[in-house]
Amino acid sequence: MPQSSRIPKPTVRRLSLYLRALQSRMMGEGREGISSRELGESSGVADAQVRKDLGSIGAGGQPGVGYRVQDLHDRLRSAMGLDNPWKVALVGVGNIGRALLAYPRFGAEGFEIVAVFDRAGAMVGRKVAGHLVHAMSSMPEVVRRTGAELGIVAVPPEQAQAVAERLVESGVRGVLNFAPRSLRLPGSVAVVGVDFTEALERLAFETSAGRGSGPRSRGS
Amino acid sequence: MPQSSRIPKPTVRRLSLYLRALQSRMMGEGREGISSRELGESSGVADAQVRKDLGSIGAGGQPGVGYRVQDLHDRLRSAMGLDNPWKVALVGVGNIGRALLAYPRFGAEGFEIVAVFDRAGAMVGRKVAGHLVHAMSSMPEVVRRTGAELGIVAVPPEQAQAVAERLVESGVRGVLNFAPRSLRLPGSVAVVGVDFTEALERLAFETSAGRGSGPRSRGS
DNA sequence: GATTGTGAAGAGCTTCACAGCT
DNA sequence: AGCTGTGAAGCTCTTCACAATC
Repeated sequence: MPQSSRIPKPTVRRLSLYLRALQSRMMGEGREGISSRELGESSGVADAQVRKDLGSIGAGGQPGVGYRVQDLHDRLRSAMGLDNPWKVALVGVGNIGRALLAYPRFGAEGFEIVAVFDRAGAMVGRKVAGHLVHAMSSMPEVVRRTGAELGIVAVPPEQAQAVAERLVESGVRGVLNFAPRSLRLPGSVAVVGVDFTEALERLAFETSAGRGSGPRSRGS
Repeated sequence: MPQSSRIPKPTVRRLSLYLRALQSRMMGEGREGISSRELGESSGVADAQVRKDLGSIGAGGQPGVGYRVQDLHDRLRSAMGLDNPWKVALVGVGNIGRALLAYPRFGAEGFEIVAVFDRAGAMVGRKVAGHLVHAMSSMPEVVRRTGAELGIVAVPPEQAQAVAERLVESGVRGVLNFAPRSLRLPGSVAVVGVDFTEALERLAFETSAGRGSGPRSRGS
């Protein structure tokens, strides 16, 4: 199946939602089939959109019946590049870093933290949530040795750009950025940002606006 | 200034970026003016886009000169509903909740956590990062008394929908959701989601795809 | 009868390009 | 010369609607 063409960014976002909806469906031991309408309702997406999205990753359903949950789940994980686990390096064991180390879903979804770094001398050499904290200076060596392919930047904003560059120099090919800063990195490196402040500000905006007619809003 | 028309969602997102770029500019004590091109470069946005965005909130620049940093900053905060501080209720003092309590930028940006809740009896009555943890059952009373207008959901996914509903019943008008679940809430309530797993999966996708021609990527 | 797959229409956002202002 | 503001063009994503399939 030549799943040729490019996948739109919004579609990728929704694929995550579908994956989660399917996972909770599979826990519940419900029927082994699901329609685009049902999947859409669980995820807050229109049914036609669901069909387009699933079509774009080459997942086919049966007219009159729907999609097979297990197959769809596997196809989704495969399309998103989750067939085998990703090794991840985490930089920064402040509040956010420690929360991430303890976040159980990372492991469950196929991401394994294989290296942890911090700038503060007091942290280096200690164990945090079972992970030995390395010095920044050993990053190239440790990243290479552990084979980390993704990096998480959980340091204060002033250090974010420099840390991201060091990660890339050390061989990482994708960066998840928790600092409220736009990162400038080579085009060959994927960057995704998670920005609490931006989210809160969006919320403030929408809540203010909501006095009038009330905007349509979606959770995630 | 009749800043009449609706503001596109992507624009709201970028307004946050501009705000941050201006803030670091103001710390640095640089020139008091800035052009759309400069602002765009700091934020990873095209200059024409910057001008459209700023125009949409009624912020005018001077042809040949640019925008005045201080004025622009004030106009941005005002347009985003940040003129006066928001009172926030936080539910869940697990890893994420505690990280949020310690996150210094919330206060700095005009968000004040005025109430904290947790389901676990062991937590209730204790202080976490200086905040007394209340029982869920007292939510209506405490939210009303403190005047919290926004709620943060930092509980496990199974509890997220119920917690969000209780927040809304208690009078909250906007919800920031950290649980990996789509929330179904009345249209009058604004919902913004922050989802680590979704972000990691997006990163996995883009990093896998990046083997070929290399996708254009932006940090945040 | 239920549901998929999809072309076509529609909506929304971004980029271009340039007149007009300083 | 430098920069803004913006109509028009271009692009991308979403919704509609319906023939095809089970």
